Amino acid sequence: MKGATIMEEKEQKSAQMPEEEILSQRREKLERLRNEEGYDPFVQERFLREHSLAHVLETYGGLQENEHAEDARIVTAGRVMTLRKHGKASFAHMEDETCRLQLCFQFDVLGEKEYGFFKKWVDMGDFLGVVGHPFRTQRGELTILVGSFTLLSKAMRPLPEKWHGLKDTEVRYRQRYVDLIANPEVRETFRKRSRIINTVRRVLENHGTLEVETPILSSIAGGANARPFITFHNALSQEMYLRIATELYLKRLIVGMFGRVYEIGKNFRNEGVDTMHNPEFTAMEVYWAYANYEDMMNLTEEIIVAAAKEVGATETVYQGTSLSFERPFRRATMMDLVKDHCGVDFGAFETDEEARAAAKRKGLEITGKESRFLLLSRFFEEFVEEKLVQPTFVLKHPVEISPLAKRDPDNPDYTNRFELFVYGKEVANAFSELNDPFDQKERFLDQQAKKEAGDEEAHAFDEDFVTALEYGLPPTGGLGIGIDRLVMFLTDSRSIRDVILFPAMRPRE
RNA sequence: GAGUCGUUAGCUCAGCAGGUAGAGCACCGGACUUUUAAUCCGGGUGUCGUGGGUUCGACUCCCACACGACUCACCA
Repeated sequence: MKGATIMEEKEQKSAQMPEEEILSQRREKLERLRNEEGYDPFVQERFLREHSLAHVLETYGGLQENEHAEDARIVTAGRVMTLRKHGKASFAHMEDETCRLQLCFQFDVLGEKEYGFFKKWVDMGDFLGVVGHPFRTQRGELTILVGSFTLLSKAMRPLPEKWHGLKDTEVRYRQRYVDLIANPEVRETFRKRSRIINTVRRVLENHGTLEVETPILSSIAGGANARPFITFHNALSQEMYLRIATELYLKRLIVGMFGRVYEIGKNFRNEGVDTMHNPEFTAMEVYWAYANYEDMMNLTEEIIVAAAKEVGATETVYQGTSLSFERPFRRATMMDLVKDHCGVDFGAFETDEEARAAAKRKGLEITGKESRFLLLSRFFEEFVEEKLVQPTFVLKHPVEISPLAKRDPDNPDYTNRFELFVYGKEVANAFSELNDPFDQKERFLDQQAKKEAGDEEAHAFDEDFVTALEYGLPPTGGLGIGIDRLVMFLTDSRSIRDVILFPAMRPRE
């Protein structure tokens, strides 16, 4: 009976997937470590680390070959990334969140027991706490000569290959932790992301702007043209939406006497996924009372230039193209840009017919119902947008495509609005905020008509927002910046998935 | 949503006129007191993405599906 059991186990074992075999191999090793040494790497708690590896590198970088800093007592910790076990002297590279440094384990220094423990039980991927002193090897590498060490935790799965790293995009995005272990440059990108966001915050705080939080879950998703995610609140028994923008809530706060507010947070849009779009993305929106869109333009420059400087990308190369984030950015009206790029002067059109005729001549497909204002934006999208490589402010969008922006008093069919384009992509959007409740209501009605006509991305009618405007919104400048895209351009990242730690992926199987 | 390409060992990749796989690293066993992708000796750990089909025989050819990458469309 027992024999049969063993046979079954053997058969089971031989039928195991290799991955499971590796895991069970490591589990067995862990068990042996527990039984033979009475040591459990998973019960270890704190290690009183005194030095980062970067500190060691900086402080003892001046050591000459074979020179030892005998008096130094370094107490540090990290993950074992390479391992070269020799007979009585072994080397490893250990990595912490600052850098990678070599460790040297010697029989003479550690003694038979501890050196034997190292050789027998320490594997790639394990975490070690180490006490020792720095020296420089004959081959010239700064190294810690280990006087004693503690096995702080064990890796039960093999690390990706040390030379080629982890390339499989699917694994990189789905198991970002593995990507982050294997590819230090990925960690660097996300550190830069954090510094960019901190810089945005710092600039805004310097201008006395209050950080606030507004609802992500709400019964109306407004403030942008986009399809929302719909969810359901059981207790309230009603459909709810994930926000597509923070705009309408933030402006309510300006009505509520906060002079300057901003929010950095996730927006959610139920649309396509590609290298520039993730269903959830991070946006910064800021609103300043008594300011206009020109102030926002200056603020945009200040924020982006500071962020670029922070990560050393003032003059940078994005995917092989030079980009300069030096003030001032180019400024041009949408109308002038269209005129420059395709010789069509929308300022000369007095009727929609003339614009449609121009569109036909340029090969645009039209239904015959478009206004000259809508066509201006179509021309811009078709012929201009992708050519705006260097940071460029595009000004004065038509009212028709700007339902929340204040009209240009000199030209009321257009708005005091701008979008910032970089590498042909929109990075920021801003305007003097519409504060006329009657005009706002009209524009919501116009959007509602578009929605009823089948435009799923038309604005929702937000009655309470109109009520808020009726209480009085001061003249206000508002600005939104797409943080992910900004990070992409400042870190030379090809895909938005490379600047989002856990990008949206289809579930496996 | 459409098109193109991809999916082979833990990782990076070969492979094939159709005869059920191979390298390096990793891993397991051994040697070695200064390595640097250490070296040397021994070991291949795989339902070749999934499901069908053609065939005596499929990792290879055909079809469908899944997932991913890129391009396009919508959008930030």
